[in-house]
Amino acid sequence: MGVSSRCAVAVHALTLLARDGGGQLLTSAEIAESLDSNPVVVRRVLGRLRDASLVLSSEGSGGGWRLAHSPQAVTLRDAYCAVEEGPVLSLHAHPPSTSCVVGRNVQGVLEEEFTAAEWAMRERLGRTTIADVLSRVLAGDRQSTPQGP
Amino acid sequence: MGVSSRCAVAVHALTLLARDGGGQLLTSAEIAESLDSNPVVVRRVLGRLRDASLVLSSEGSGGGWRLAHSPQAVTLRDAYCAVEEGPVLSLHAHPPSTSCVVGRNVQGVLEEEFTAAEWAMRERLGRTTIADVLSRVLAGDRQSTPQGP
DNA sequence: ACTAACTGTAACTATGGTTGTTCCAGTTGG
DNA sequence: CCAACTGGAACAACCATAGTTACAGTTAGT
Repeated sequence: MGVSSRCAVAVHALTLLARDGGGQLLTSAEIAESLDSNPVVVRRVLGRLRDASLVLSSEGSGGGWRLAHSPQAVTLRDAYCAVEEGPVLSLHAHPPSTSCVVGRNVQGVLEEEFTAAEWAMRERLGRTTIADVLSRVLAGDRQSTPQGP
Repeated sequence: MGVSSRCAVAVHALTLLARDGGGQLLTSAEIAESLDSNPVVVRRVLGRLRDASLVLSSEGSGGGWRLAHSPQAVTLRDAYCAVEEGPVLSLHAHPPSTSCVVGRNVQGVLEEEFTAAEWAMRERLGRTTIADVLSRVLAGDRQSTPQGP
């Protein structure tokens, strides 16, 4: 199946909020415009980031979303864990037969191995911060459209 | 979303075939019985393993499936790559807006990071062989139901 | 040659999660 | 009081998976 695109949306939104030194206050409509998506979809994802204390939301007129921490302090792992629940690698849809040695014990082994594999994936995601992403995003623009003095 | 359970089915089937030193010849019906599932589902997964040269199939009466290599030579990574195509971590459902710096460049950065994270996951899966799984499966049975002399 | 036992594959259903959308209640600032 | 937000429910469209049935093709044994 593959994991949902929520993580990509989350990193995208966090990167937007990280501009200007992290002091940006943006509405879900503004973020949705950059994503070419829907404000409700954005609020769904940002709601999870808020539950994980990665962003803060303020209601009412003039409200919106802003980072809860500095862009250097938030990693892709934080974003991933905030929006994606449950294991990536699935065990059997059905529990296997208990009248077979393999059926009785394979799920325990698989759970250990899959957990270790996912830990490795998250560990790698934890090495990159939103600040890293932002600087590379900006560098990409400088490469393709060099600016004069 | 999470990844399909095909990898769990594949490892289960490979472990069954690895018994008896790897010389087992099993039918899809026998494997399906251990999985408490359907022979067609099993053949779908084992078909991918065969395309990846992990198992061999023989048609006709007396036919079935057997390992193409020794259980020590096949890792969970091999099984995973054989049955699971495409990236685990998805980029945006839509391409983002090109009129925004982040929208223009974030997908490239995400692709690099996600690829690295998935590589880390597969690397970890590559450290465990089917022989490892089999021995742990058998050990699990010895623990819970100790046998006399 | 016939039959039984397999694989290989197409077609179909049911299910569940995600995405996108509309709608409305609640909150806030001017 | 109004305009601009968030919060959240409800719903449709879509897609992959898991499971099932059905059938064609292949092989071994008699």
